[in-house]
Amino acid sequence: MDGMVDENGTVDPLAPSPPPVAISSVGVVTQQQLVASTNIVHLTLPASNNHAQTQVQSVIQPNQQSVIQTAANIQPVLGKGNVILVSKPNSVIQTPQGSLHALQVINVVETTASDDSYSDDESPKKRRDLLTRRPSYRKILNDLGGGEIAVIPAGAIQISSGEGGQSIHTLSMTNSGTAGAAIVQYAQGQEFFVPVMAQSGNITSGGGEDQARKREMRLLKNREAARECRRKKKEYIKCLENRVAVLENQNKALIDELKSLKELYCKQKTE
DNA sequence: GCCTTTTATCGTCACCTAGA
DNA sequence: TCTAGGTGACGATAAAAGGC
Repeated sequence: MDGMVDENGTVDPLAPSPPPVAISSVGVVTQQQLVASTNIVHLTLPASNNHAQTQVQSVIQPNQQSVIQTAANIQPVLGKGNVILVSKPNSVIQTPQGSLHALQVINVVETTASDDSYSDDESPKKRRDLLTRRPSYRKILNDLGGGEIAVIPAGAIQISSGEGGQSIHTLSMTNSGTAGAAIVQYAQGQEFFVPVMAQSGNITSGGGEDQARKREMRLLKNREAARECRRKKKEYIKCLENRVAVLENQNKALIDELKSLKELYCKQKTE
Protein backbone atom coordinates (compact mmCIF):
# COMPACT_ATOMS: atom_id res chain seq x y z
CA MET A 1 0.00 0.00 0.00
CA ASP A 2 2.48 2.50 -1.14
CA GLY A 3 1.66 6.06 -0.45
CA MET A 4 -0.79 5.28 2.28
CA VAL A 5 1.49 6.29 4.98
CA ASP A 6 2.27 9.53 3.34
CA GLU A 7 -1.34 10.35 3.07
CA ASN A 8 -1.82 9.89 6.75
CA GLY A 9 1.41 11.41 7.77
CA THR A 10 4.95 10.42 7.11
CA VAL A 11 6.68 7.96 9.31
CA ASP A 12 10.22 8.55 10.39
CA PRO A 13 12.16 5.78 8.71
CA LEU A 14 14.91 6.07 11.29
CA ALA A 15 12.64 5.57 14.21
CA PRO A 16 12.76 2.20 15.88
CA SER A 17 10.16 -0.25 14.87
CA PRO A 18 7.20 -0.57 17.16
CA PRO A 19 6.96 -3.62 19.33
CA PRO A 20 4.67 -6.42 18.34
CA VAL A 21 1.05 -5.58 18.69
CA ALA A 22 -0.30 -6.57 22.06
CA ILE A 23 -2.05 -5.02 24.98
CA SER A 24 -0.85 -4.74 28.48
CA SER A 25 -2.68 -6.70 31.08
CA VAL A 26 -3.13 -3.61 33.21
CA GLY A 27 -5.17 -1.87 30.60
CA VAL A 28 -8.87 -2.03 30.11
CA VAL A 29 -9.70 -1.98 26.48
CA THR A 30 -12.93 -0.77 25.10
CA GLN A 31 -13.72 -0.48 21.48
CA GLN A 32 -16.11 1.90 19.92
CA GLN A 33 -17.22 2.51 16.40
CA LEU A 34 -16.79 6.19 15.82
CA VAL A 35 -16.74 6.11 12.11
CA ALA A 36 -18.33 3.50 10.00
CA SER A 37 -15.12 2.06 8.76
CA THR A 38 -12.94 2.87 11.66
CA ASN A 39 -12.40 1.22 14.96
CA ILE A 40 -11.20 3.25 17.85
CA VAL A 41 -9.41 1.39 20.54
CA HIS A 42 -9.59 3.36 23.66
CA LEU A 43 -7.15 2.42 26.36
CA THR A 44 -8.13 3.14 29.89
CA LEU A 45 -5.41 2.52 32.41
CA PRO A 46 -6.24 2.09 36.07
CA ALA A 47 -4.62 4.75 38.19
CA SER A 48 -2.07 3.38 40.53
CA ASN A 49 -3.08 5.34 43.63
CA ASN A 50 -6.80 5.35 43.64
CA HIS A 51 -9.82 3.98 41.93
CA ALA A 52 -10.09 6.77 39.49
CA GLN A 53 -8.92 5.80 36.10
CA THR A 54 -6.70 7.85 33.97
CA GLN A 55 -7.95 8.13 30.49
CA VAL A 56 -5.22 7.54 28.03
CA GLN A 57 -5.54 9.78 25.09
CA SER A 58 -3.39 11.05 22.38
CA VAL A 59 -3.28 12.02 18.82
CA ILE A 60 -1.58 10.32 15.98
CA GLN A 61 0.01 13.04 13.98
CA PRO A 62 3.54 12.14 13.15
CA ASN A 63 4.30 15.10 10.99
CA GLN A 64 2.65 17.92 12.78
CA GLN A 65 3.82 20.28 15.41
CA SER A 66 1.60 20.09 18.39
CA VAL A 67 1.59 20.04 22.12
CA ILE A 68 0.96 16.40 21.66
CA GLN A 69 4.00 14.66 20.40
CA THR A 70 3.58 11.41 18.70
CA ALA A 71 5.48 8.33 19.55
CA ALA A 72 7.56 7.23 16.67
CA ASN A 73 6.10 4.79 14.26
CA ILE A 74 2.61 4.69 15.49
CA GLN A 75 1.49 4.75 11.92
CA PRO A 76 2.08 1.17 10.94
CA VAL A 77 -0.61 -0.03 13.27
CA LEU A 78 -3.19 2.08 11.56
CA GLY A 79 -3.88 -0.36 8.85
CA LYS A 80 -7.33 -1.53 7.99
CA GLY A 81 -8.94 1.53 9.46
CA ASN A 82 -8.08 0.83 13.03
CA VAL A 83 -7.09 3.92 14.87
CA ILE A 84 -5.47 3.50 18.20
CA LEU A 85 -5.64 6.17 20.82
CA VAL A 86 -2.68 5.72 23.05
CA SER A 87 -0.78 7.69 25.57
CA LYS A 88 2.66 9.09 25.08
CA PRO A 89 5.39 9.86 27.53
CA ASN A 90 5.74 13.52 26.85
CA SER A 91 2.16 14.50 26.89
CA VAL A 92 1.34 17.70 28.65
CA ILE A 93 -1.90 16.23 29.85
CA GLN A 94 -2.10 16.00 33.59
CA THR A 95 -4.37 13.83 35.56
CA PRO A 96 -7.21 15.37 37.48
CA GLN A 97 -5.20 14.71 40.60
CA GLY A 98 -2.76 17.31 39.46
CA SER A 99 0.24 15.13 39.17
CA LEU A 100 1.95 14.86 35.88
CA HIS A 101 1.38 11.36 34.77
CA ALA A 102 3.95 9.66 32.69
CA LEU A 103 1.51 7.88 30.46
CA GLN A 104 3.27 5.29 28.45
CA VAL A 105 2.40 3.68 25.27
CA ILE A 106 2.26 0.12 26.33
CA ASN A 107 1.22 -1.56 23.20
CA VAL A 108 -1.44 -1.52 20.70
CA VAL A 109 -4.16 -3.99 20.14
CA GLU A 110 -5.46 -5.07 16.86
CA THR A 111 -9.14 -5.80 16.93
CA THR A 112 -10.47 -9.15 16.05
CA ALA A 113 -14.17 -8.66 16.20
CA SER A 114 -14.78 -6.62 13.14
CA ASP A 115 -14.39 -7.07 9.46
CA ASP A 116 -11.40 -4.85 9.61
CA SER A 117 -9.50 -7.64 11.19
CA TYR A 118 -9.35 -9.28 7.85
CA SER A 119 -6.58 -8.42 5.57
CA ASP A 120 -7.55 -6.71 2.36
CA ASP A 121 -7.59 -9.93 0.52
CA GLU A 122 -9.34 -11.89 3.18
CA SER A 123 -12.54 -10.03 3.86
CA PRO A 124 -15.55 -12.30 3.71
CA LYS A 125 -16.77 -10.68 0.57
CA LYS A 126 -13.43 -10.87 -1.12
CA ARG A 127 -13.10 -14.49 -0.21
CA ARG A 128 -16.57 -15.15 -1.43
CA ASP A 129 -15.78 -13.42 -4.66
CA LEU A 130 -12.73 -15.49 -5.07
CA LEU A 131 -14.85 -18.56 -4.79
CA THR A 132 -17.63 -17.52 -7.06
CA ARG A 133 -16.37 -15.05 -9.57
CA ARG A 134 -15.05 -16.17 -12.85
CA PRO A 135 -11.45 -15.13 -13.20
CA SER A 136 -10.78 -12.24 -15.47
CA TYR A 137 -9.74 -12.84 -19.00
CA ARG A 138 -6.24 -11.69 -18.29
CA LYS A 139 -5.94 -13.94 -15.30
CA ILE A 140 -7.10 -16.83 -17.36
CA LEU A 141 -4.56 -15.93 -19.95
CA ASN A 142 -1.80 -15.64 -17.43
CA ASP A 143 -2.74 -18.80 -15.61
CA LEU A 144 -2.43 -20.66 -18.82
CA GLY A 145 1.07 -19.44 -19.20
CA GLY A 146 0.39 -16.89 -21.33
CA GLY A 147 1.18 -14.17 -23.70
CA GLU A 148 0.51 -16.22 -26.77
CA ILE A 149 -2.48 -14.94 -28.55
CA ALA A 150 -4.00 -17.24 -31.11
CA VAL A 151 -6.21 -15.70 -33.73
CA ILE A 152 -8.94 -17.98 -34.86
CA PRO A 153 -12.20 -17.39 -36.63
CA ALA A 154 -15.23 -16.99 -34.48
CA GLY A 155 -17.38 -19.99 -34.05
CA ALA A 156 -17.23 -23.41 -32.63
CA ILE A 157 -14.24 -25.60 -33.19
CA GLN A 158 -13.75 -29.24 -32.53
CA ILE A 159 -10.39 -30.63 -31.65
CA SER A 160 -9.64 -34.26 -31.81
CA SER A 161 -6.95 -34.97 -29.30
CA GLY A 162 -7.50 -38.48 -28.25
CA GLU A 163 -6.38 -41.66 -29.79
CA GLY A 164 -8.41 -42.49 -32.81
CA GLY A 165 -10.43 -39.40 -32.27
CA GLN A 166 -11.91 -40.75 -29.13
CA SER A 167 -11.99 -37.51 -27.21
CA ILE A 168 -13.21 -34.68 -29.25
CA HIS A 169 -13.07 -31.45 -27.36
CA THR A 170 -15.60 -28.85 -28.22
CA LEU A 171 -14.68 -25.21 -28.08
CA SER A 172 -17.56 -22.84 -27.90
CA MET A 173 -16.94 -19.16 -28.14
CA THR A 174 -18.85 -16.50 -26.35
CA ASN A 175 -18.95 -12.91 -27.51
CA SER A 176 -18.01 -14.21 -30.86
CA GLY A 177 -20.39 -11.94 -32.62
CA THR A 178 -18.89 -8.79 -31.24
CA ALA A 179 -15.70 -7.05 -31.83
CA GLY A 180 -13.02 -7.78 -29.36
CA ALA A 181 -11.99 -10.84 -27.51
CA ALA A 182 -13.91 -13.96 -26.87
CA ILE A 183 -13.71 -16.53 -24.16
CA VAL A 184 -13.20 -19.94 -25.52
CA GLN A 185 -14.69 -22.52 -23.25
CA TYR A 186 -12.87 -25.73 -23.36
CA ALA A 187 -15.03 -28.74 -22.88
CA GLN A 188 -12.96 -30.11 -20.06
CA GLY A 189 -13.59 -27.09 -17.94
CA GLN A 190 -10.76 -24.88 -18.96
CA GLU A 191 -11.07 -21.53 -20.57
CA PHE A 192 -8.64 -19.44 -22.45
CA PHE A 193 -8.54 -16.08 -24.03
CA VAL A 194 -8.75 -15.70 -27.76
CA PRO A 195 -9.07 -12.40 -29.53
CA VAL A 196 -11.65 -12.39 -32.26
CA MET A 197 -11.32 -10.57 -35.50
CA ALA A 198 -13.00 -7.27 -35.20
CA GLN A 199 -15.16 -7.24 -38.26
CA SER A 200 -16.58 -10.42 -39.59
CA GLY A 201 -14.74 -13.03 -37.72
CA ASN A 202 -12.78 -13.94 -40.77
CA ILE A 203 -9.07 -13.71 -40.79
CA THR A 204 -8.13 -11.13 -43.28
CA SER A 205 -4.79 -10.96 -44.86
CA GLY A 206 -2.24 -8.21 -45.13
CA GLY A 207 -3.01 -4.85 -43.58
CA GLY A 208 -6.37 -5.92 -42.21
CA GLU A 209 -4.84 -8.65 -40.12
CA ASP A 210 -2.20 -6.31 -38.92
CA GLN A 211 -4.79 -3.76 -37.97
CA ALA A 212 -6.82 -6.33 -36.19
CA ARG A 213 -3.79 -7.51 -34.28
CA LYS A 214 -2.94 -3.98 -33.34
CA ARG A 215 -6.44 -3.45 -32.16
CA GLU A 216 -6.33 -6.57 -30.04
CA MET A 217 -3.08 -5.51 -28.52
CA ARG A 218 -4.47 -2.11 -27.76
CA LEU A 219 -7.55 -3.58 -26.18
CA LEU A 220 -5.44 -5.94 -24.16
CA LYS A 221 -3.24 -3.16 -22.89
CA ASN A 222 -6.15 -0.91 -22.20
CA ARG A 223 -7.83 -3.68 -20.28
CA GLU A 224 -4.77 -4.01 -18.13
CA ALA A 225 -4.51 -0.28 -17.74
CA ALA A 226 -8.12 -0.02 -16.68
CA ARG A 227 -7.56 -2.69 -14.08
CA GLU A 228 -4.54 -0.93 -12.73
CA CYS A 229 -6.35 2.35 -12.76
CA ARG A 230 -9.20 0.94 -10.73
CA ARG A 231 -6.84 -0.63 -8.29
CA LYS A 232 -5.13 2.69 -7.74
CA LYS A 233 -8.42 4.42 -7.42
CA LYS A 234 -9.56 2.02 -4.75
CA GLU A 235 -6.33 2.45 -2.92
CA TYR A 236 -6.67 6.17 -3.08
CA ILE A 237 -10.20 6.10 -1.76
CA LYS A 238 -9.17 3.82 1.05
CA CYS A 239 -6.36 6.17 1.80
CA LEU A 240 -8.71 9.11 1.97
CA GLU A 241 -11.03 7.23 4.27
CA ASN A 242 -8.16 6.40 6.55
CA ARG A 243 -7.12 9.97 6.58
CA VAL A 244 -10.59 11.12 7.47
CA ALA A 245 -10.63 8.67 10.34
CA VAL A 246 -7.26 9.83 11.58
CA LEU A 247 -8.19 13.48 11.39
CA GLU A 248 -11.45 12.88 13.16
CA ASN A 249 -9.62 11.18 15.93
CA GLN A 250 -7.04 13.90 16.11
CA ASN A 251 -9.82 16.36 16.43
CA LYS A 252 -11.47 14.40 19.15
CA ALA A 253 -8.27 13.95 21.05
CA LEU A 254 -7.38 17.59 20.78
CA ILE A 255 -10.75 18.54 22.13
CA ASP A 256 -10.25 16.18 25.02
CA GLU A 257 -6.79 17.48 25.68
CA LEU A 258 -8.01 21.01 25.63
CA LYS A 259 -10.65 20.07 28.13
CA SER A 260 -8.06 18.51 30.38
CA LEU A 261 -5.84 21.53 30.16
CA LYS A 262 -8.71 23.80 31.02
CA GLU A 263 -9.58 21.72 34.03
CA LEU A 264 -6.01 21.75 35.15
CA TYR A 265 -5.77 25.45 34.71
CA CYS A 266 -8.90 26.07 36.71
CA LYS A 267 -7.70 23.78 39.44
CA GLN A 268 -4.36 25.48 39.76
CA LYS A 269 -6.04 28.84 39.69
CA THR A 270 -8.28 28.00 42.62
CA GLU A 271 -5.42 26.70 44.70
C1' DG B 1 -38.54 -20.13 -4.74
C1' DC B 2 -39.07 -16.28 -7.80
C1' DC B 3 -38.63 -11.60 -9.10
C1' DT B 4 -36.68 -7.05 -8.65
C1' DT B 5 -33.25 -3.97 -7.08
C1' DT B 6 -28.67 -2.99 -5.66
C1' DT B 7 -23.83 -3.60 -5.80
C1' DA B 8 -19.41 -4.90 -7.62
C1' DT B 9 -16.57 -5.93 -11.37
C1' DC B 10 -15.17 -5.93 -15.95
C1' DG B 11 -14.26 -4.51 -20.84
C1' DT B 12 -14.47 -0.97 -24.05
C1' DC B 13 -14.47 3.64 -25.90
C1' DA B 14 -13.19 8.32 -25.93
C1' DC B 15 -10.47 11.77 -24.37
C1' DC B 16 -6.39 13.87 -22.33
C1' DT B 17 -1.52 14.32 -21.47
C1' DA B 18 3.42 13.52 -21.33
C1' DG B 19 7.27 12.15 -23.80
C1' DA B 20 9.72 10.87 -28.03
C1' DT C 1 2.75 14.99 -34.70
C1' DC C 2 2.50 10.43 -33.04
C1' DT C 3 2.17 7.12 -29.57
C1' DA C 4 1.50 5.01 -25.18
C1' DG C 5 -0.50 5.21 -20.91
C1' DG C 6 -4.02 6.93 -17.54
C1' DT C 7 -8.71 7.69 -16.49
C1' DG C 8 -13.84 8.93 -16.69
C1' DA C 9 -18.02 7.27 -18.60
C1' DC C 10 -20.90 3.75 -20.12
C1' DG C 11 -23.01 -0.67 -20.71
C1' DA C 12 -22.97 -5.69 -19.68
C1' DT C 13 -22.87 -9.21 -16.41
C1' DA C 14 -23.03 -11.83 -12.14
C1' DA C 15 -23.99 -12.14 -7.45
C1' DA C 16 -26.08 -10.49 -3.27
C1' DA C 17 -29.88 -8.53 -0.92
C1' DG C 18 -34.56 -7.70 -0.18
C1' DG C 19 -39.52 -8.23 -0.81
C1' DC C 20 -43.36 -11.22 -1.82
